[in-house]
Amino acid sequence: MKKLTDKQSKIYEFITSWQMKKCYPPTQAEIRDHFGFVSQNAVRSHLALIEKKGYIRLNLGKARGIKLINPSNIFSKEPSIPLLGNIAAGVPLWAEQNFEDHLPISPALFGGGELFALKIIGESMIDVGIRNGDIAIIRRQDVVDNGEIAAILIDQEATLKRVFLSSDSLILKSENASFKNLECPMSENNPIRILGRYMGIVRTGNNRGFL
Amino acid sequence: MKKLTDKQSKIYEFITSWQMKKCYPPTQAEIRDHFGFVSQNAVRSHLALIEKKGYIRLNLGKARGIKLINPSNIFSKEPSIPLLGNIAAGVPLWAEQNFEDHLPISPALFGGGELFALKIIGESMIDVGIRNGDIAIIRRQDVVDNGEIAAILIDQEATLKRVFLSSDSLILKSENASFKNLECPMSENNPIRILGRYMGIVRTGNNRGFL
DNA sequence: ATAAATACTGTTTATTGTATCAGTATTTAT
DNA sequence: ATAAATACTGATACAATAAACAGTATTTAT
Repeated sequence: MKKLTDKQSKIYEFITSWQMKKCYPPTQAEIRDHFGFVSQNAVRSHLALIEKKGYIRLNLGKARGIKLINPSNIFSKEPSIPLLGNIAAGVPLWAEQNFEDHLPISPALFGGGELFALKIIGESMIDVGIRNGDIAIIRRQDVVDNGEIAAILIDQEATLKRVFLSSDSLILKSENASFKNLECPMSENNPIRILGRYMGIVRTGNNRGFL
Repeated sequence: MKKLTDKQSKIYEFITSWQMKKCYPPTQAEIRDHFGFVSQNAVRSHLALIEKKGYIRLNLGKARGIKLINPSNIFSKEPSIPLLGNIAAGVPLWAEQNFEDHLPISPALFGGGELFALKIIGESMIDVGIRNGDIAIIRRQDVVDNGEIAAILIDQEATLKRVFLSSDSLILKSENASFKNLECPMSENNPIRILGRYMGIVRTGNNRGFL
């Protein structure tokens, strides 16, 4: 797709944001006013060029006859799941800075709630089919039921473990025969923190080669 | 929210479907023509009532000034990936009847293209971490590169196999040590058909218990 | 250096679309 | 049975919007 010039992009962006807010496109005059043009023809000629490059479709003679060809931008404010990277201890988990990306997936698919995603590094859960590079979907909660898989913060690193609660300690089990269990006494200042409950995974070719 | 009358619903639905298709609302005249009204006022009075019941917001004096209040219906046709069930041979793959569901995921996440999803039954690909109950995302294509994983239609059943092409036959390899390879001569009437290329998986708690 | 594409101003006209006033038949609720 | 809400026709005025034509200055590519 041919690239838009600076001015054309600005106009195109104005159209998409207007469309997003109002659910219908602006008129040529509304575009003119926003950019302070004196003549509507400034808008007209821009629209013609933007159309020629394939970003919009003009409906000749019709009011607000600007149809966005690829309205995916519109949907950028859609339901999505934030993808968090490695989390430094002490840093608020939900700080915007920690958001690496947003997965264009409706949280409903994973049961809803306050979801986030973590990229899996390592093979600790390979026996349940969670592999290096997979993206785990986590529902944020401080406690999980006995035997559930949870995202745990250990030594500034987020990992997935199956969690068992004994009377006075937390047992973290990796789903990998060659990994040992981890037992954490429930002291006040233990470095373990439950981030949330494991809800599923997404695996794409973008994450790693899957050949 | 107060209920719409039959006629009002029909008009409201017309507006939403128009909005969906065209990305902007219809004019009063366009609504009039669709319903065969002689007078535009038929439309006007309907719109006024629909607005009073809170379904739309009229932007007085503006062309196409109909704003849908609750456009969630619109977005039901959002980017999503159709989930196909078991496919009977001979039945057109893309017939609407075969659509079991739509995953609320943007195809862009899996590299775009004509994507569909298949639920994995069985353990044939367990060695690459694809498990029973997972949902595989497939990009529809008739041929795949040597060694890629593809969705294959064998005996009226869709399965995932790694595909190798020798001079005169197709070798289908399961990623499970206890499964044997399948060799298919390239005869005209062989029952094998490549449905598409494997692009990734989605695994949710809705698919199966993951405890 | 030159041509082509871009980014505008200015004016006029035709078309599209909405608002308003006035009225009738039909359905729905009390 | 009666009033109120709904579902329309009809005509007209007016506002919003797009199209068309004729230009000029600036930037970008060759």
